[in-house]
Amino acid sequence: MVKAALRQGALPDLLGYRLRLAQQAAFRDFAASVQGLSPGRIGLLILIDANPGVTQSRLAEAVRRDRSTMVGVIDLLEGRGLVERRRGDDRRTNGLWLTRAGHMLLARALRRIAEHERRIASRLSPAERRRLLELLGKISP
Amino acid sequence: MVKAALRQGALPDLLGYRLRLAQQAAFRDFAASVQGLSPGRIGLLILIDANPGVTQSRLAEAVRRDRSTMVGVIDLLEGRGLVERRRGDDRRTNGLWLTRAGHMLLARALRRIAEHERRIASRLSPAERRRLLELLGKISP
DNA sequence: TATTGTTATACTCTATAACTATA
DNA sequence: TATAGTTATAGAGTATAACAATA
Repeated sequence: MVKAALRQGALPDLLGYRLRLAQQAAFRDFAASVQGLSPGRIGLLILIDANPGVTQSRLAEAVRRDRSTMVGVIDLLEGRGLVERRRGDDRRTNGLWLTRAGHMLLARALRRIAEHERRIASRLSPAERRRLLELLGKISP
Repeated sequence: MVKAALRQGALPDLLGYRLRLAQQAAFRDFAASVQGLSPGRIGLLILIDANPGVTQSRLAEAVRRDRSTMVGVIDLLEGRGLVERRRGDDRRTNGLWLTRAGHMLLARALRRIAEHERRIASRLSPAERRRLLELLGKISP
């Protein structure tokens, strides 16, 4: 039995709603995880890789999370042997580095992410994809 | 003290990441709530308004949530006197309707949402806004 | 047998407040 | 005094499995 779709009311014209739909669609395509890690966790690996020695607080700030939230996340990544904490010169801080295993996992993840990116952009021409990134940049610079 | 921004690595070129940033920026502007309800909850009011008598299961399906998830959400909306459950002709089902208070709250919410929409689109021309909605539609039809 | 709403339960992600060790 | 990391705790939001009522 085919069910008629629900009427959408005012929703289809709202940017916030359409951004959420698109983000959820992208998240689903990510298969919820790559190498057993969520998009957010992979994002942290990318940031640590690009900023070796970054502190937990600076990393939390970069992704707009409380520093207490970062503790458990780094515990997890460290528990999997992907990230290493090293006490900083300022001995209140932990600097973060990818381990060798972290680098290897990230390299594999980036290849999976490239495939994912091709899938979600598969209905866009290269010019449309660039245009979409540009317009998104105007909303969240 | 000014801190240099973190290097972003491969993230800025990933649609999934940029969609998430834009969606989070829009969510923050929503001030987390309008009339004390989250964007998702307001969305449900809009859907019920556009589909009076819709069942809980069909509503859950429309927003891609489990029907067990919908129970608590409808409990909340009903507890605030915004939504009414009525037993359907198929007596396994609950049909959902907005109450008078629900209609009034939704009308106020829609005005707040229109202001919100203007703010998040304030850096886009009308043509750019249309183009963004169009491109988002290609990602999540 | 299948579906709807419901309950019990658990998991993920997040924040707040208070603590400690350092600065 | 102020900051970095940590802990304890709590609150959203979500899902899975099992159940009763109904089809």
